[in-house]
Amino acid sequence: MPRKAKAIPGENGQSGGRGAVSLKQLAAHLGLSTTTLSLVLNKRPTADSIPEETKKRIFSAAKELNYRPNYLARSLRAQRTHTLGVLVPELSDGYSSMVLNGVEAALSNDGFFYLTASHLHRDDLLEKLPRVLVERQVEGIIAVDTPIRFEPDLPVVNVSGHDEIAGVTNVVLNHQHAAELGIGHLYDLGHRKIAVLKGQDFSSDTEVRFETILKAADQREIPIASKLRQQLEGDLPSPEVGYAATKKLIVTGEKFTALFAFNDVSAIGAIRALEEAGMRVPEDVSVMGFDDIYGAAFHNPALTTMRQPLFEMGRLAAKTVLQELSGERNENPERILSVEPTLIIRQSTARVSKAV
Amino acid sequence: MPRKAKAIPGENGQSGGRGAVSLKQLAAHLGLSTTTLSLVLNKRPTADSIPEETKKRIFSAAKELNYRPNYLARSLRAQRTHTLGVLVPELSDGYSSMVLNGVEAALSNDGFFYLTASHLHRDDLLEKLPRVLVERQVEGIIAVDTPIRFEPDLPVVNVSGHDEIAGVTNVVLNHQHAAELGIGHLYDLGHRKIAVLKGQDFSSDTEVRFETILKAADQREIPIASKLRQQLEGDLPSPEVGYAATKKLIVTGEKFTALFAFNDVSAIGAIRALEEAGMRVPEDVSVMGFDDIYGAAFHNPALTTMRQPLFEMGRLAAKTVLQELSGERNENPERILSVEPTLIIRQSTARVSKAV
DNA sequence: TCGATTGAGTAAATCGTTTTAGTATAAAAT
DNA sequence: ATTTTATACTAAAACGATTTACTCAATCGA
Repeated sequence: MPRKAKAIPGENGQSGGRGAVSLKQLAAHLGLSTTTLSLVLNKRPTADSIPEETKKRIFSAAKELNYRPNYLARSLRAQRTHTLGVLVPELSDGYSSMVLNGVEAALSNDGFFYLTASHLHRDDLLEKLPRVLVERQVEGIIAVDTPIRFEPDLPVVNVSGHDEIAGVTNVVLNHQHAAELGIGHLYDLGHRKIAVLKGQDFSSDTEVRFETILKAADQREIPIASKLRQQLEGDLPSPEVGYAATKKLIVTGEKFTALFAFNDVSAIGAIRALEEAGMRVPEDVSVMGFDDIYGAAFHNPALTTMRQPLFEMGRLAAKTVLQELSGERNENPERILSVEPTLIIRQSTARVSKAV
Repeated sequence: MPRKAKAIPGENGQSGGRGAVSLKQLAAHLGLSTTTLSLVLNKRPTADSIPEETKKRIFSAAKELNYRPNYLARSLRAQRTHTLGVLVPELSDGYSSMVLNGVEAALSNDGFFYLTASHLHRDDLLEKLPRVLVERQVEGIIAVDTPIRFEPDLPVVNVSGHDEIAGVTNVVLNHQHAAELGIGHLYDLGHRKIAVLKGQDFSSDTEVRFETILKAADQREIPIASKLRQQLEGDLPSPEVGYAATKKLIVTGEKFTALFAFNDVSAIGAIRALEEAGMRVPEDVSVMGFDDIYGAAFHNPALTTMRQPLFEMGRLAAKTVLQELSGERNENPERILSVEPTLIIRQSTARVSKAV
């Protein structure tokens, strides 16, 4: 369905859109074969024997008629699409989008693009989307916080993935270190009764994060009482679920001076719940987030948090896929790529007060 | 570069990846022609005369050998890619990602996907990315807060765009209404000295938003003093720029009881600056945001803001492109699609206090 | 002077579909 | 007994590039 019916196709000086000029037309225009044009335009070594004069004619005609190679045709022939698929739970929670920035940064150098698909943690989509992406001939898949349910036939890197699936590389945070840093920070501030918000089951980091935190607390001999463990509920991450979980925590009556949230989003909800219950943050209760999402620094109080290098994780994921594709699949394909957390101390944690 | 060298291509029971079985192979396997298979598999009316029995053989063989049509080949032939290009400034500022959610919601029904490209408001990218997307044979482009520098040959919808370019549809907020609601709200709370943060020049909403706010204030006879107009500076939106602009505003010494920020992100920075200067929000100064980004409700204080229906705008943009593509390009192609703002009253605005 | 080499190209196959324009056989209509 | 119609398919072109395997003419070497 051509949009602007051009009277004279091929006389289109505008853009490479629908009425674009094909290599064939360009060749006819020049009285040469498509072979020659292709060789010259792609600067193949085979084109060495073509005289400069002819080359110039070709290049200037290409420019003049605004020739743009058709990526579909090229991809079909080359069996390469220079396109990845990206699976995310959702885009606007501040987590995935940071990862995507990193992905894009790594891809753009190599002329790759990506198709985004959100699965919203819905089973049907988790099953269908990878299939559809593969049908679309993506060369690899980057998943973000997404359970992998298939044995892939193409490079797959899962950011924050923990399932060990053959052929899948996981980019993960060094959770043990994160837990030690986080618990250590709270411990150093004098906190001995720490509550923990555990993530929803669908988040792939949930188990590791929870377990490593419990362990780090045990090692400091300040075990987390079971009444101070609360799991987030609800279908998607949001401040509301942190708010609700913290409310529950409060009504148990069990005292705590610090709260280690599953992530920044739930920490923000937790702060609201605490303040509504008359507990000031950080004077009465310290709150520790996780992720360091966009805006955490400007929350009120500014969030102390465990930064995940999300941009870097996205970039690493993309670089890994690209590397696998380029055949440099190093003999020792590391299936787990670990990145380091950084403790970012801001205003939501403070020395424990005697008053409580 | 096949990833897992399959000994017997075509005997691949796994996935539709690299070693995928082609229609030709499937046809050979069945002793039929590709024509017949294509007709049957796509349920073309022409296939009516094929006996059920044969059809069943075809379908079950397709399932068994895990046949997946190659989207490239199909697209090349049909001259339809079912793919759009999406141009955004950046993904993680909480604005674009909400729009993208809406885009995706509208596209997924129709089997469309999209390629995302971030231009970071950089001139070179603003020039190059649309070209590359067109080369990739996208059928249309959705731009978000992006200046359009080209006369497109394909459907283009710009969300929050204000340039009138032939062939470009703009999805815009009813800014006049927004300004009246916002100023009206502050006025009703008794505010007479209102400061305004104007957006950066690269944001397409900057001028309209500023002008409509000034006008709405004039109409209420509380004109915005020029010392109370401050423009955001910096290459990207961020709380920092709101913070810096508000600092500047404060040092002028000019008193104000309310501040109408350019957007939520800058409002959040403004709040930080005000509180650092010893002014409480909303007790001493009311702050009004714009957009209602993810998390605005859970900011401290919860942000009063002018909600833009970002998801809806994304959906509308996508639906419009799809409609243009389906040829239902209604005789009267509205080039401006307006959506309504909603005033969301939370905690960052309050009745003006006599004390100040 | 004859075969080999170089220069300047080109024809045709290929990638994996879809579609147009058939064909061959059997059954029905005249 | 022939034409028509329906059934059950198929050959080949097309989409727009890339690439392999050539061709033809001129020049070179011995």
